[in-house]
Amino acid sequence: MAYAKTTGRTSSGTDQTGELSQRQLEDLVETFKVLSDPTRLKIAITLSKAEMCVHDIAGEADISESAASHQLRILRSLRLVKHRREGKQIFYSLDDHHIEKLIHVATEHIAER
Amino acid sequence: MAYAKTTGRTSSGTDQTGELSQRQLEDLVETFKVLSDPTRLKIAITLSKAEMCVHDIAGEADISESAASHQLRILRSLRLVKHRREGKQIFYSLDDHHIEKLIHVATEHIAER
DNA sequence: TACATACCTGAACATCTGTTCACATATCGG
DNA sequence: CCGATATGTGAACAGATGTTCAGGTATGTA
Repeated sequence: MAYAKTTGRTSSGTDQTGELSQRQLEDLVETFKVLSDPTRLKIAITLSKAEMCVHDIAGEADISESAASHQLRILRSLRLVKHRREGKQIFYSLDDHHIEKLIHVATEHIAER
Repeated sequence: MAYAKTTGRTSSGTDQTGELSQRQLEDLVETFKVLSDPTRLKIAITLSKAEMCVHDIAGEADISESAASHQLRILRSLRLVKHRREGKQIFYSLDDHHIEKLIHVATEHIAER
């Protein structure tokens, strides 16, 4: 998948034809992909409720701190989470309201089928 | 991932605590996962605009008919698409408005970052 | 029935992805 | 500075996933 490395995106305007550019398609795929892993989804849902340090995130998601760190890096690279250092600890929180919206719509979806 | 085999889902009511059950989490992950592949996303977007037979779907997504068939089976198993036979051909179309909604929100998302 | 068309399916293969493990880095107290 | 705590990182390994390839099934027509 090549998780976005904070590349300076060139252009992404919606084209007139209503067609999606290759770039847009990839970005969409990337967006859904971040949420398609149980660990990352748990982290996203957790952070949508409260700011939290790595240790606690790992606890909530029930994984090692190393694994949490790896996933947080991915979430960071896609600018889904922001972080704030306070002494030795780093607090993470959601940084994108669209994510909560996506989770909300998907939750409606699974409730109905 | 074990794409849902149309299993009779047991229960999935939202629990009082606001916590997600393991089942709900898996269902959410599954939902995002379907859309996290370029081929399936292309198919979903295509079908959100028009009903189409496998041959044309394969053409639109630029893959073999076999590959299209495989992906359509996944989309079918998750009840994202419905099909209608007309002679030798089978026409597929989207069968879930939440999917269009998800794509819409995700499109807003990538346009803003 | 025989043939052509449209679609489906199972196995195999290459690729991608998430976790683990060992170690590195960073901050703070003493 | 030194040790302890909190987090980050690279390599490697196991498991998952999408496509291809080689058939197989179903429908319609002659």
